[in-house]
Amino acid sequence: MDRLMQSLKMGINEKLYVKDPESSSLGKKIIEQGILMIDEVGFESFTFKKLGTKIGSNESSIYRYFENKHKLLLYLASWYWGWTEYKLVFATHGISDSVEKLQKAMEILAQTVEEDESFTHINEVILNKIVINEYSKSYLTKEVDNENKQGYFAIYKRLVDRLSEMIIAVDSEYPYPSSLASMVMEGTLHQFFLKEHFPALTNCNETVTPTEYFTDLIFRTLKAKPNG
Amino acid sequence: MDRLMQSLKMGINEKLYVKDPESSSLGKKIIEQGILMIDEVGFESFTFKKLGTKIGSNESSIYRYFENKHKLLLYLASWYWGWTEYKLVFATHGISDSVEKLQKAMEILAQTVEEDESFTHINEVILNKIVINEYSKSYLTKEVDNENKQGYFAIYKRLVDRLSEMIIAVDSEYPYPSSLASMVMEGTLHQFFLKEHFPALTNCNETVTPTEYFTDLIFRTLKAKPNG
DNA sequence: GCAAATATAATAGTATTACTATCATAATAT
DNA sequence: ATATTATGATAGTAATACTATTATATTTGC
Repeated sequence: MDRLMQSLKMGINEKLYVKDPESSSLGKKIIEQGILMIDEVGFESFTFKKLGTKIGSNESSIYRYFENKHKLLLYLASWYWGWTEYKLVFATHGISDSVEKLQKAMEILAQTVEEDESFTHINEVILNKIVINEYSKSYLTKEVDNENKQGYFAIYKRLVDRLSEMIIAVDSEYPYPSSLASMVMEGTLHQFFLKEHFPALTNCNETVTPTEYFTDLIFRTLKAKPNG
Repeated sequence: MDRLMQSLKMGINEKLYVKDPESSSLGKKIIEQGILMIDEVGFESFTFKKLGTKIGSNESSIYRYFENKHKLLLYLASWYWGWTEYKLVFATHGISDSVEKLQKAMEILAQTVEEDESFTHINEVILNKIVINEYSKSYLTKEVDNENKQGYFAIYKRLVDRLSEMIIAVDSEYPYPSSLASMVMEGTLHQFFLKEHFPALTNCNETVTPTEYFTDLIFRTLKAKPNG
């Protein structure tokens, strides 16, 4: 699984960290416990000082890895989307039927996340919760245009693009493939959030998954029928 | 237009403010200039101290109207959604054809906001920008469940519900009316954001509006054809 | 195995934030 | 004209988001 790690690391923009957290055990601890702590207290209340205390380390040491918590969030999000992209490419590679391929993609993108044994220090289930609850805050800022130029959102954009291509492959006449793709990506996170906090605003629940809802939506929208 | 003002005020949860900002000229100034300032510097950098300086008033005086900036954001959002609900009800009232009604609703909900002369101290165009850029932050918090119980999101929820009802009226067989409605509401804000900052991730642009995209989407999804 | 380089920890310090408290003064209502 | 209420001015606190400096570990190269 080292190769996967490598490719994930490669995808993450180097400007997001001062020192690569994968290069030391302290760095890994920052990531591991940072994920747990952001989930526990929420991004607003999360501070490097508290994290330092939790991992028995010093605030100033954490600053040697990340400029600030915003960059850490961007790093975690990049990791998450890189991991998702890997799963997507792996699962859809070699599927020639475009409908089946899109169906598989929806499964990967809108399904409930399960733990991946490959990365011992990263809890993907909790990282997914962070993405659901905090990802929007990483781009809803005054610095978004500059940070976009720096390439901080590159992996996410590539993912949207991949989905968009799969949509076009199913229905080349459909006029809004990019909007549909970005809506599915963002909408999935939103539906998971609603399921948890505003159940009256969604039909997703214990039995109906976002995958079902969005797969149904996408195949109603495109002039195609899902297989099976 | 006093009656409209009354009904909008009525809709806003009283626990969101300490003293009703509509009840004094200082209160109105807080709202008016608060909107401009949040738009200018972004919600994170916005502080009551800066706002006090800007309106030639005192930080402590602003605290007599709002407990904190989070509550102010919730207040502004409630106002915005109350105003939107009013427009929706007004525009769709009396339309008996369910397809036409839904079409009209989509126009109201996904269209670019234009200024409303009725409220001199509130710039609706800028408030709409704030909702696009900051609304998510009002519920992506650790306090969301408690604040939801307090009714801080009631107007928004009612709006989603209204849209959901209109969807059911067009296609009572459709299995995900709530998810579709909440997705349209949230997705509209997102598509406006993408148009501005990530144009490659959307097909909305100068000529294609979110209204067009979402109207097309909704009528492809429901087994119905839009009129006209 | 030791020196040099590097990483981490400890401590201190700064400007700003997000408030709370108190008191003074201005405006308004009776 | 007085009492009430609203606003302003000032001060103070704990926490945040850092930066800087110095000390102490740890690793690495020879």
